[in-house]
Amino acid sequence: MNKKITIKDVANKANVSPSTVSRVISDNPNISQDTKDKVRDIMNELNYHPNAIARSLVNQKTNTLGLVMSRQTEMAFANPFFSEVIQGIAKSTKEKHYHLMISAAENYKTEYEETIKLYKDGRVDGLILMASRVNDKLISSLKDINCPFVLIGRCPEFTDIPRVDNANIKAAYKMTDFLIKNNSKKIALLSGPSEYIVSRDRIKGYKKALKKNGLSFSENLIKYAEFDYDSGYKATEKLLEKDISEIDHIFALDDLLAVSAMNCLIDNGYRIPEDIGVVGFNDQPIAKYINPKLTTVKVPIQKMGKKAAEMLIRIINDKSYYGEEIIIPTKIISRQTHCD
Amino acid sequence: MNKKITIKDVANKANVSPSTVSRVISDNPNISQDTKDKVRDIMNELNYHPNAIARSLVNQKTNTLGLVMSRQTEMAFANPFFSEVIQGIAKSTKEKHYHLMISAAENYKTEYEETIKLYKDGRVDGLILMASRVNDKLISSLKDINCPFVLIGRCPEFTDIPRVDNANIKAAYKMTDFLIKNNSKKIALLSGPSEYIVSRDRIKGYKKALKKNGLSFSENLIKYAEFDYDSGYKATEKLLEKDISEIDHIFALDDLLAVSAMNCLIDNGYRIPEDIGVVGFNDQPIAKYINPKLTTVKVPIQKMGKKAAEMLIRIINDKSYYGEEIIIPTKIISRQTHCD
DNA sequence: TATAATAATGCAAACGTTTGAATGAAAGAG
DNA sequence: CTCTTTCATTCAAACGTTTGCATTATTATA
Repeated sequence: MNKKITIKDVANKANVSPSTVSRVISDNPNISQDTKDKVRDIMNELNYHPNAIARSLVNQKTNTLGLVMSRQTEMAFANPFFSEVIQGIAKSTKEKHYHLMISAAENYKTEYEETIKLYKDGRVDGLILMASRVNDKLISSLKDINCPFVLIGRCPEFTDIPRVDNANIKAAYKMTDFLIKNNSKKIALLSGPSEYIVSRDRIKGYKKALKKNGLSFSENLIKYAEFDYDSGYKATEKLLEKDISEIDHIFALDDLLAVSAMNCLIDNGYRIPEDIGVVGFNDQPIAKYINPKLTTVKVPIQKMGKKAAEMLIRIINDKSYYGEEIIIPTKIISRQTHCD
Repeated sequence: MNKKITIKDVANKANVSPSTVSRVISDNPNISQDTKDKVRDIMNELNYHPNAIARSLVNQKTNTLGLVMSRQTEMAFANPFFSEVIQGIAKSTKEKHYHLMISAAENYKTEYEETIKLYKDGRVDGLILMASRVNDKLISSLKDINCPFVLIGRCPEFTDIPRVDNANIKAAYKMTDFLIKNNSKKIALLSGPSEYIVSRDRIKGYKKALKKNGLSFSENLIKYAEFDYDSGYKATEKLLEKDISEIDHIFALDDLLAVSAMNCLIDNGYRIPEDIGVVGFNDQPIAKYINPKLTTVKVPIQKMGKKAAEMLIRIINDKSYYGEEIIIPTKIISRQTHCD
């Protein structure tokens, strides 16, 4: 059984005190070069690794960020959005010598508790929040207990919250406008759940573009679905029940929804884009794998994760910095599923 | 600034010693019911949360599992396989009151170092390994330092390694056999990189089925690609350069590769499955979203993650248990892309 | 009534670090 | 040759828990 090597073992072997070893680890200028060399040699020889837990205890920080995913998130997790965010976060944490703790929650209530607990137990120094719904009491709780956090998304109840988001309103506006400029006359909207801010923001942009271009808006044009395939398929069927002849495009607020719409359309004998165009949102990998390839809005998801983690780390360490709002621009990726 | 509440604060307010509080937390039977009630009330009143770090230090365990992903993994991470595994792991850790730490590595070398470091620094009690290549020295290093781990996959250099895997050989055999039973005469194989064990195992199953059914095998029938779309597309083009007339099916060893093959085929004017069939592996979400829907092998990825984490937790806590080999069965999902 | 057994609690060390203050040695100033 | 300054190192407390052992209070036994 290989016993654990501690700072004392190194100290003994080097005939110095543990404090000296500690100071050579932190490269303290008061330690002579000779001692440093000697101690470092011995650290290598013994293959010594400072214990992170002990360090955390005295330093009162774990160098760990937390991310908790609710079941909704988890569902959408099948959906590459979340893996990409994680990749981005992981990139920052690695650069800054931080770590990432991930927790999954069954439902909204346990998500709330898990999150608070993660911080209160002292396992993480701060939190990254995703999937923000309207009226998210988690945020006010975190503020109350003074927990550093940054939001990926937006929370309408609070302004001045550290967050990174993409320009959802503008992006939806641009896409709608793009379609209209390409002679679209009637655009139906296939939205995610209305309690998500993303949905609301994107709808807002859509309406704005309609108005700007003198097109009329009607509630019949919007169908809501969950962020999953089956739900999207059904919502599209609902859309087809109405007199669809006048609709020339379906604007899905998520690529997965767009794919479900495409398949529903195809199953019902429509050709894309000849009979009806479909465009999506997010530019997930699937967008370019399907046939025809999906015209969509590219949002740099990984970058958002990266920025969020960077901001959080800075908030944690720089007490004069309270975070900011970073809005990341999006871009229309014109492929094959819209008409022109 | 809300000061941190410690066990001492609770102890003072309850007029007992910290040890007593500690014992009511662990529900020690020596503590009287009266004291327990009193202390618990005060814990609630003060909203006390025991500090996980301090606990870890004295208990010499973190209740945390580690998972590190290499860049290869990260790439494939865009690919839902890894999110699903994580979901499964997260489910177990949650059930067992464990936590999950995720780390991303740029390349193989840093992956190796990150992994070792995670354990040596004492941040995690054990590790879950994925993406095992041939000659993976990481595994022998972990054995050397006595680090508990379980492998998702297989490592040919070692037998008796705790691991969970799916029955790759058998699955590939079954799929090949299934195709042949449906009158396929010539099946090309689109494989992932040959240094991965999964690739090798699946090829093995394919060959076995060929032999069993009296079909001849030729190296020309196999093309290797990375686990990404473009690489799969190119490999398929290579396949088309040969006289393809005799090939009636392409068996892709990953769904993403299958999709790239399908698109390449379509772009070259072939109809699926009339002219040529395509089948995949893994049953990723995309398999049922594309058109026509992909016939593939379902592997219960999430379950593998769950089992792996469960096994690891048991290895960590039960010193008479050294882990086992769990092979999870697969199933052919017959959809629309094979001929019959 | 003294004594042993039992029940409930407290004391203090330990886990592996970091860090302010104290110490000691060497060097420079007068 | 003493006195201060500077440099390098050590001491000891602290971080927030847990736990074996000691202690005290209570009850049962003889």
